Amino acid sequence: MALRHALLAALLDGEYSGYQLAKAFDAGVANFWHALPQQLYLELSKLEKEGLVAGRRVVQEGRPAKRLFTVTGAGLAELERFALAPAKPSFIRDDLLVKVQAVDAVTAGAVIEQLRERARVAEAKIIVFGKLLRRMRGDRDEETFLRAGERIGPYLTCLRGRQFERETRAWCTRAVAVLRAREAASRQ
Amino acid sequence: MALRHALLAALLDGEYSGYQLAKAFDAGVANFWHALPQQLYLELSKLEKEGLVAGRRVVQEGRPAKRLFTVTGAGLAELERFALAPAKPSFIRDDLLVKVQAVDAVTAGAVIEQLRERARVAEAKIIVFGKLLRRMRGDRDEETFLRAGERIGPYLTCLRGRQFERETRAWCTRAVAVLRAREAASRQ
DNA sequence: CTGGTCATGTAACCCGTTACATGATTTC
DNA sequence: GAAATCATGTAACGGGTTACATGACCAG
Repeated sequence: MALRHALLAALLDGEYSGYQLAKAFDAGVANFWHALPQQLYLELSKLEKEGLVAGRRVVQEGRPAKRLFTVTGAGLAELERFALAPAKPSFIRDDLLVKVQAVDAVTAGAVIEQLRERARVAEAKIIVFGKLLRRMRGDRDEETFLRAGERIGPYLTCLRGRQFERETRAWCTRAVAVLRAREAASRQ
Repeated sequence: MALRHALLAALLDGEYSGYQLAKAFDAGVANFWHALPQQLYLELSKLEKEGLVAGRRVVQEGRPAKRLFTVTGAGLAELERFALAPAKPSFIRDDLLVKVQAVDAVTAGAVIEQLRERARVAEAKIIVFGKLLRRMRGDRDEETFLRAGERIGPYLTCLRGRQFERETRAWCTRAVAVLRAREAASRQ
């Protein structure tokens, strides 16, 4: 029941269509939640029925019509209630970690390749998050922006996202180095 | 379909009962996966039926009997297949991040308190992971252990877990500082 | 003319969570 | 005497993933 709150939180930044939200919630920029497009369209419909968001149909030329959503007063109240409720602890669930946990009992080569790939993905995300942060803070430095900026929520979550990806990259490269060294040693 | 692989990976370390696994997969030490006891008991039964793990009933005095599980040859083969398959990217799903994303539109006080609580939890996990790491490497230093240790998978995932919790703690305290400063400024 | 982007959905299935159930032993 | 620990499950529900479906426009 938290996807709806993630959607409401995302819509605080302005009007967005399901498609735009889907891009943000899919792999790419999802720095605070992840969901697939199908889920979003369904949840947006529900939210609209319940009056937590309001949809506005916008006809475009040369493109399909889209529906732009905004948070209503009731939506804001729902967010407030959510913020006050105790947060459930967040858990890790990662295929790659499971594979590393089992790396002593399986072919290390395959795991190494996937660690490399994950490091590449992390690298790309670090760059995207960096650009996002710069765009959000504009010409101000970070200190100033965090002290006086009007909307810092997305900035803080984006900082966390970047930090997470940096560590992911660091850990992956370290693990690759360790595993390769052991492979080389065992071959002799 | 990845919980089964997480279970198989956990059982590589030796024989464990559902109860012991539940403790590890619940909040506490779950450094590479998380699951509730009910899920584990169910999945262990399935794995046993499929011949991927073997259960052994152990009667105890003064305590209920327990079932200890070990990975079978077929279980190892299944792990190997899993390791070779492409890993799906891991995604963040965290209530607290959603609340921070929305912090400009809701009462900041409640979010601050939850950030503090999360920092405390992270602190506790950092200590637990530290102890685990020391126990795993014994009297060897980290370099030596990672070069020559017989089982390094759990060590690597534990390192990742500790790193993650350290950053969680750092980010939470930073966010609290920023939000408190803004609260103080707006009160004037 | 193939593939990518824009744009929105429905339906089936399965995994994960919540709730419920039991019972003995040890610790405070 | 209450609460925590040891020990293992069943059942219902709901959210998330996978698969399926449609259709117009634009770039190479």
